[in-house]
Amino acid sequence: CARRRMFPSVRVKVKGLEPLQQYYIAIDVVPVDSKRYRYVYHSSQWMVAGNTDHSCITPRLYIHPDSPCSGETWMRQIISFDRVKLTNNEMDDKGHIILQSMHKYKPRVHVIAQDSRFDLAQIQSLPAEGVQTFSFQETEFTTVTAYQNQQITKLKIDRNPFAKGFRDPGRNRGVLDGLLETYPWRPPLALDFKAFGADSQGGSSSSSPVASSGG
Amino acid sequence: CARRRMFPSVRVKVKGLEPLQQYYIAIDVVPVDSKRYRYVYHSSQWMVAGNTDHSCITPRLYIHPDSPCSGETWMRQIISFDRVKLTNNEMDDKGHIILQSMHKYKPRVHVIAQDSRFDLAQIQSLPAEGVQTFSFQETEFTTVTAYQNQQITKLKIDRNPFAKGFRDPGRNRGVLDGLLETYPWRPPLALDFKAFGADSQGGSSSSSPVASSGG
DNA sequence: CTTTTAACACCTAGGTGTAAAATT
DNA sequence: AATTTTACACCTAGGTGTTAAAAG
Repeated sequence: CARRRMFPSVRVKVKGLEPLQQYYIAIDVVPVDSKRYRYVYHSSQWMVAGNTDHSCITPRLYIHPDSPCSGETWMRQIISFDRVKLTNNEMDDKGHIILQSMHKYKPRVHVIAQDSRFDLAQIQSLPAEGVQTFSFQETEFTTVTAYQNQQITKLKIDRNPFAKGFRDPGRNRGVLDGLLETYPWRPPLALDFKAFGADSQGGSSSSSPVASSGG
Repeated sequence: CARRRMFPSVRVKVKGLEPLQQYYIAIDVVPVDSKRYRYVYHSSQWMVAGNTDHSCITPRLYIHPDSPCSGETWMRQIISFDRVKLTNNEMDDKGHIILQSMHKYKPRVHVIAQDSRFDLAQIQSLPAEGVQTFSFQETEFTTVTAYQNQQITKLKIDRNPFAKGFRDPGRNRGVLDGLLETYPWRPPLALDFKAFGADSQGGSSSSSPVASSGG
């Protein structure tokens, strides 16, 4: 019952794919550490509040609904994961991404070359080969069931069309200013496949994030 | 721009599939003849009003969104094609099913066994083998851009939840009574795969339609 | 005390037949 | 004259933060 979309959504651009090759593109969300956090209001920061064991949980994969698609088509458009749904219900049977509240996570984007040897039609877990994984430092976030930081609330109300009912028409624009410490990313981010075959983690170092108006 | 869902939608039950085999299930709509029709109001029937050439048009395939899926799963549920969209725009580039107005058509349901030799991930046309096609006499219909028959309008308003705004709360139920000649089918229909390998057309003769409340 | 749940008003997004206008 | 298109009010369906209640 308790499931919400991820917002802002992860949006990426891809370069360097084989134009005629078919690819699946997917996203998952993995723990950054095994710590539980609490927000200290008077110092405006997250502090460690305990430990958790994430080791037995395999993260769920969300396949981009346009999959599978040719490299040419993927590269021509911004790839948006705006329908990804998060839940804290560990018994979820709708295929949504399951997270624990008050923990730190980071999204990963996987580009999976279609291989006729394997059936990728309904991927539940990542194949052993032909996968390129990217993650961006800037997309780390902390999960909550109630907002701790009023700047995040402001960002959501101003940028999420479904929250338009809470907007104050007289307030100034530019809410992203000054938020770079707590919510620093502006999708789309860039996945550069010219580095294919090299280090498969940490694509952010070899590719340039591309600015946009976000969410 | 002009596209509407097909209503009532085609709904079928399937029997006799291999439980572990993966299947795609798809629908398309083919012309019944090459005639153009007009509705003669005072005699309440469709009359031939000319000829058309359908020969060069390949019908578009709508893949059921649950595809691919195991035979076991397909057999456990009613398979509903309630999101199929029809259009009369021959230049449509959204993948909707293209029909000409004032013509007679019938839907066909295709059950496609997944074959690792072929890529069925984004089927544009039917494969040469491993396909079983069913059609039901009762599902024939005539396309219009404006309703000719007030009984059809009544049926739609009473049965389509999106038309609830036009319902007359005091009017009697049971609008399907007496409509069997013009709109006789009540999904779901039954596809019986015990006949697999036999005649691939006209599944209606060897299987029993199953009554339901429809729409 | 902290954290989570559920009901809510207020939105976006899109599926209806209608009626008037436009097209053929 | 027949058919198609368009704008429209009225729905369904579902995504927001808010708030009060519930749970721990």
